[in-house]
Amino acid sequence: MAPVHDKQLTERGRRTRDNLLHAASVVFARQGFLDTKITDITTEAGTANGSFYNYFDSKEDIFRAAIAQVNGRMFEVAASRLPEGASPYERIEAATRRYVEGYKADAGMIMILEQVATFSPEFKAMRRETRTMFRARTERGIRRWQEAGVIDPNLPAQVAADALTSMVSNFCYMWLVFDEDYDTETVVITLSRMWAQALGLPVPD
Amino acid sequence: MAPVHDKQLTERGRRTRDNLLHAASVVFARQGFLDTKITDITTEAGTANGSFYNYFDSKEDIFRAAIAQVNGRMFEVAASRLPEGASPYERIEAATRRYVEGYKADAGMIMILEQVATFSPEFKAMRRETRTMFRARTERGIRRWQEAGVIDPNLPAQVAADALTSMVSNFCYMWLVFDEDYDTETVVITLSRMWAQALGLPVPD
Amino acid sequence: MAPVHDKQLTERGRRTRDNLLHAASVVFARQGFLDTKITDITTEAGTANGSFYNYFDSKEDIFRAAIAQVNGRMFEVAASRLPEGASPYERIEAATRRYVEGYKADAGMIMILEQVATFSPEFKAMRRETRTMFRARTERGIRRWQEAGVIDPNLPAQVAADALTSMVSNFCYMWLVFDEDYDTETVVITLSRMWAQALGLPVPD
Amino acid sequence: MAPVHDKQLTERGRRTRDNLLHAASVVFARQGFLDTKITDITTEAGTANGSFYNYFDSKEDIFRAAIAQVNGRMFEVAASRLPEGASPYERIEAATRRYVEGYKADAGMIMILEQVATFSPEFKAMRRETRTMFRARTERGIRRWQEAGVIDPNLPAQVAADALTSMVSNFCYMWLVFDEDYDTETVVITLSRMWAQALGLPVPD
DNA sequence: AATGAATGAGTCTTCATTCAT
DNA sequence: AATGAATGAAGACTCATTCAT
Repeated sequence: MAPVHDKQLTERGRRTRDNLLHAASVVFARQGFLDTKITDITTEAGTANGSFYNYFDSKEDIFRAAIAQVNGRMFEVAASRLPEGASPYERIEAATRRYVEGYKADAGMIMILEQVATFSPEFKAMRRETRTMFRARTERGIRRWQEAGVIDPNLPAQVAADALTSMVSNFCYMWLVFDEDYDTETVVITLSRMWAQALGLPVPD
Repeated sequence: MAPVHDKQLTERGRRTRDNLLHAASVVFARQGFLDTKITDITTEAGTANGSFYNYFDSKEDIFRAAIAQVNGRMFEVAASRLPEGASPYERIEAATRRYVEGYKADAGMIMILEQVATFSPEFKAMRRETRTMFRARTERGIRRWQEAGVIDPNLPAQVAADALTSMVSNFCYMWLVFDEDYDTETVVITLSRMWAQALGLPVPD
Repeated sequence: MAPVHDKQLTERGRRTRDNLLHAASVVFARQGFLDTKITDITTEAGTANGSFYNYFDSKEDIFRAAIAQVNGRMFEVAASRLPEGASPYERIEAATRRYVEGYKADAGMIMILEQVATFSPEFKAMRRETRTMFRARTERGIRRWQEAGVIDPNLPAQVAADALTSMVSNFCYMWLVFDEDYDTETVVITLSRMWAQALGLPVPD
Repeated sequence: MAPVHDKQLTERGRRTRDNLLHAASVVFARQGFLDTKITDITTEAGTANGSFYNYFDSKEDIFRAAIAQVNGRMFEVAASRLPEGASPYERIEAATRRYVEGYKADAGMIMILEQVATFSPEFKAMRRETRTMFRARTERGIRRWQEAGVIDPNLPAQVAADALTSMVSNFCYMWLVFDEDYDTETVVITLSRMWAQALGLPVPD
């Protein structure tokens, strides 16, 4: 029987599907994608084994659904408008703060996504899309500021944007993977300062 | 029969072991760790299936052996002395160049290590060790320069070192994973400039 | 998926498990423990190979389950109360009769247990427990009769009880292993007579 | 290449074969037949793996050779003439003493033979042969004594002989398998007394 | 004769997915 | 919709035996 993703679900069906989805997040975050068995999810959800396939096609499928919200939020962060009329540094700090806070909020699933992206083309592409969006915004900013003459004109904008993206995203990843004991505010300030200075933007104080 | 890791191997044995090790590198780089089956390795090496177990215990075991050299080189890069008497910026550029070149040379296996580190505690620890060594050297440099008054005194040294480590290592990873078309020299120069400026070190145009 | 030993089984599940258990008894008795492969059991049971692992962990596990009933019965025989108010000889004969009949009823599995006990500590211990219980009852009887002055007072009770246990249990084993053509009633009477006389108990012609 | 069992061995070859044979006894006694790998034997013997097949065809083959001496000794014990002119009880005690002492001397390999006899027709037959010889001698004695009117005439000679054989042989087996702390002299005397009395033979004191 | 490497048949076990109720 | 049992393809691993030197 084909899964009922696209069918109209009854109230009861919707509830079961939600249970599974929530259970999947919990189990993925706890065990990683690879060590998660379908039965781990159904056990966590309190449903029968076979019920899984009433709603999802496979582990990839439920992961796709489970990551969707997280991905959406990351996407929003990457695409969100920054405060108009703020100074360049203020904009950098605002962007960094949003990123760091968003990362911490969804750290569990983001880390799983990093794992899955190492072997699944589909999720590698998803990973790339978010990164590209983030980088693109940064790159636009760099070009604008270079044209405005407020930052180092020698930096190739895309490479620089890529480097800054790596600095922030991978810092967060390593911070959480290796459980470094850093204070969030310190992190935000430090990353922001370094970001600005890396571009040759003078930073207040 | 227990694997012969520690036994004396004859010339023939050594050759077979080398074949397997080389085959493993090839197959890992081609298929990733997860999609590699033991038979893929033996087929690539042109040996019988059972021969594998004359030399290695498991896929993890041969991966450990295959990564050992790579890891050793990464470790050396992270630990290597930088040119004495050079200016701070020159030291940064030298370190970055070594890192980038080392990364590119072993890109295939390093990328597999990133994959394995997402689910294997052992290789996660290996990954961490190298990173820590790299960061520690950077951190020492930062403190020294801060004391010497040549860079921004406001940056917390460890966080800053971590951020720079992420910037460079993850830039290389993404560059190669996503196959970005960057020129190596441009990358080295850009990363070095940004590194220096991020710390508040003036860079000779 | 973990075996369902402890889960509630549906009627269907119970039936499949019973089929496997029964098939195991058949195959063990036919081929011995060592020559029995999991597939022999599933083939005999008419299930798919993988179904085995829905109910049992391993060959040892299903053997444990298959032997449990037999072992329980042997235990009961060894522990059962003998007729009150009967003469010593009558008690000996009753005990021997029960033992011999019990042995013959479960001969197939008992013989397999002897095999398994030669290499498995777990089943060696099981074997020992039953023997010890049997011997202990015999030993108590001997002491009582020695105190009552009706049997040879010179025999060390434990050694004697051990010897009688060996006489009866191993007689049955060899009888069935080597397929000797003995009449059961003759065996019971002969063993009982010898048992009694060995202890110095006069036997009614 | 066919094994050289039947070829004339050089001095060196004989030595290697002896080493293997001795090593096999050691390893079999230590690990049992089933848990012994060919490499365990060659390792113990200090020879190369392949050397094994220069002298023996298989694990069964070397076991056959290793058990041969033991079996020969058991056979001799079972067949040995008992002291002429001794009283029936003295003959029983002499036979028991020889048996118990022989058993203890070769206990290690005898126990392995019990294991192997549970699954190998060949060694089951060997086991039977020795037992039959032992029983036959006992049976002849019983018949003679019955004709002479010195023991219970009601016992069927073969069954009785079988029972006594079981009593003694299995007592020794269990004694050693379960490591009971019995004194050898006590065992010999007790078994002998019980043997004699079981047959209805009056025992001095 | 001795060596030790090479071989591959034989099993076990897992677990995503399907099926019948 | 829900259930839980059934399925079998896939892979890992062992080790007796053979082979080449």
